Amino acid sequence: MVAERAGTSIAAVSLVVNGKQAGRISDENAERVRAAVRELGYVVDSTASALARGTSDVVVLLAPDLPNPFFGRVINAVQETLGPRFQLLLFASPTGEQPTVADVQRLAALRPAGLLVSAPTVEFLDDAPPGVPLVLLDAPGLQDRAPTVNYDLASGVRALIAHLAERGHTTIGYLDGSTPAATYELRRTLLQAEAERRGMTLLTTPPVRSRPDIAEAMAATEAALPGWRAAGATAVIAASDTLAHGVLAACARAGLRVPEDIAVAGFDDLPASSVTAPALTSVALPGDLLGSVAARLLLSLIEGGEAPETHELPAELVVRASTG
Amino acid sequence: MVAERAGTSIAAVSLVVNGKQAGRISDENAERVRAAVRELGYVVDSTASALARGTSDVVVLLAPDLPNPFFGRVINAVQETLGPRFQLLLFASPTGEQPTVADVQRLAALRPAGLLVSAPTVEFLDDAPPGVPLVLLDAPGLQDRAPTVNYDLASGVRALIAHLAERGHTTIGYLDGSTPAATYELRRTLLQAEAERRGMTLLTTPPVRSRPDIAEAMAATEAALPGWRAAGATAVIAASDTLAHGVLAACARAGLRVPEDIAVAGFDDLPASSVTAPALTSVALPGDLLGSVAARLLLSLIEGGEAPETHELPAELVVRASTG
DNA sequence: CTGAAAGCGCTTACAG
DNA sequence: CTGAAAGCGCTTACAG
Repeated sequence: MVAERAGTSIAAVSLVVNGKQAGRISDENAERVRAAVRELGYVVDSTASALARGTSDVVVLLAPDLPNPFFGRVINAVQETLGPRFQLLLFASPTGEQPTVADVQRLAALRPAGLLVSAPTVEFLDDAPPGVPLVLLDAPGLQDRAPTVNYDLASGVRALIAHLAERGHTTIGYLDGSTPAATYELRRTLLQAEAERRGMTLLTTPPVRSRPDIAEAMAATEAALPGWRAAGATAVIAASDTLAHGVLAACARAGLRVPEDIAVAGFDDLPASSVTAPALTSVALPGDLLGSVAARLLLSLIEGGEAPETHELPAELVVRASTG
Repeated sequence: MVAERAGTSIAAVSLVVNGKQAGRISDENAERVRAAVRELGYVVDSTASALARGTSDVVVLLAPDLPNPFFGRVINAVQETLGPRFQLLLFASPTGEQPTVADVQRLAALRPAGLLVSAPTVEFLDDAPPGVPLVLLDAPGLQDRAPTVNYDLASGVRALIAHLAERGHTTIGYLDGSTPAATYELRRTLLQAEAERRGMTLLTTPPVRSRPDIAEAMAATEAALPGWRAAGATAVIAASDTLAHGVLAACARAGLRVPEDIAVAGFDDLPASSVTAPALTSVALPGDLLGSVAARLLLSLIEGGEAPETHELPAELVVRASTG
């Protein structure tokens, strides 16, 4: 360790570099260490540090659909609230799939300081490395397993169904996500209950599903559209905006006018949803809030704070042209 | 190390686990080690392994705009061709910004097996950790610094300008990316040269720029639109589809019909571009090819193969309604 | 073919 | 306040 070239023991350097000199190193020596560090451009070897300490300064965000524009703001917010102390690394499993046990083991071997997991499955939680601070994002019904940040989907759903009812719709097709995440389960359940409460029908059998991919969603919709229309559907709700984009594409190809022939709505309020043809009505899920709150929970967990409570974020309806 | 509980020395376990027993461990002992590993569910501690070996099995993909849907296919392809031997981790700098020197140092301290860097700046390459296998993606003009996978932008640009010329356009507004990546520089230069060659005008002064964010692109376009129209522009090209989505939004708000009043085109051919209002003409940059070729180059670099050559991928024009 | 040992670059009790 | 030393869990020459 070259840094000690400037006078002190190697332990002293470690203490100063980690800001633990308080009352253990003289100000004079501390200053000499800092000078040496500066001159030599020394930076702690995080691998060795992680080995000695048992934990690294890496925080991993796992999401099944990371390239979804939804995560842009989540990532930025997480980075910002984590600050420079931690390094955020992202782990993406192939779109719509869950990380394998092997993936999880390899992540654990990285000794992350913390894990942020979006839309996890129960299976994933069973495999999760024990002892690693863990915060779940968008994982309704799983808050007994770990601190969780959820959206208040119920109120968003209520607003969406009320809006469609007001527009005179009574039968609604539903394009579900094929990912086995709890949040999709909940969206469907809530929509169904709310529709029922108002004497409306949400068409969920046979189930129509797609991974978060516009082309796949379009194909699924094209196949389902005749059935939905035959059942009297005048509107389609998709479990996410990406899926809804596929619905729009399918309607266009089928020669259906939106919203005149059929209304369309989604969840997320992606940036692109304001420029689709037509602009998309959506239940907005604010990603920046999700990221900042989750990161704050994780920080308090890492600092040994008591298990923080679960948080619920607003989910507001944004009405645009696709529902008239 | 509990695994040696099953008979052999700890060195033997290491050799077997790493598949280096060839002619060094008896088949009998090797088998006993494997059995023990299985029973105990042992998995190598990658931190310690990385420290001892000087390198980890982590490959890092750096991209300034990771949540851009463009990267979905890139990531999938990279993961697939890297195989199970390596763990792909993603590093995102805030949208449109470049990683800082501190970021780079912390990545280097991770001792990655390799680095994949998308749309890097020259400054980044100056800071890049020496000795780490490095492959550049979409980095025209930088192939003397490291093996690079580029798109054949020239032919895409030629097709786009030819298409607009054929439609009778002679003056074209240009919305540039504000990221200081070489690829944006090249797109502008090529467009300008090609327009000039055909006696057309690409409006680049004053420069109009935006980060890859629909709202920001819309604002930039709204500010520029009067000037462009006054100069006689009947078309707008954006440096990426995300920017083009902002242009579409701005045109809609200004009451301009696309393509009747003004034609619009972009680069990337994002999935959402087929469902915008109207569907967007775009120079398609196939992300899956980019990812698989780059990963293959990196693998050969890691395996100590000689510096692979630079590759060029096709960039074909996809014509849709936004240009008539 | 096999094992004891040094070393990777840190951190952290533990004596002074 | 300071330093010598053990230890984190592996890998890899090096003797047998």
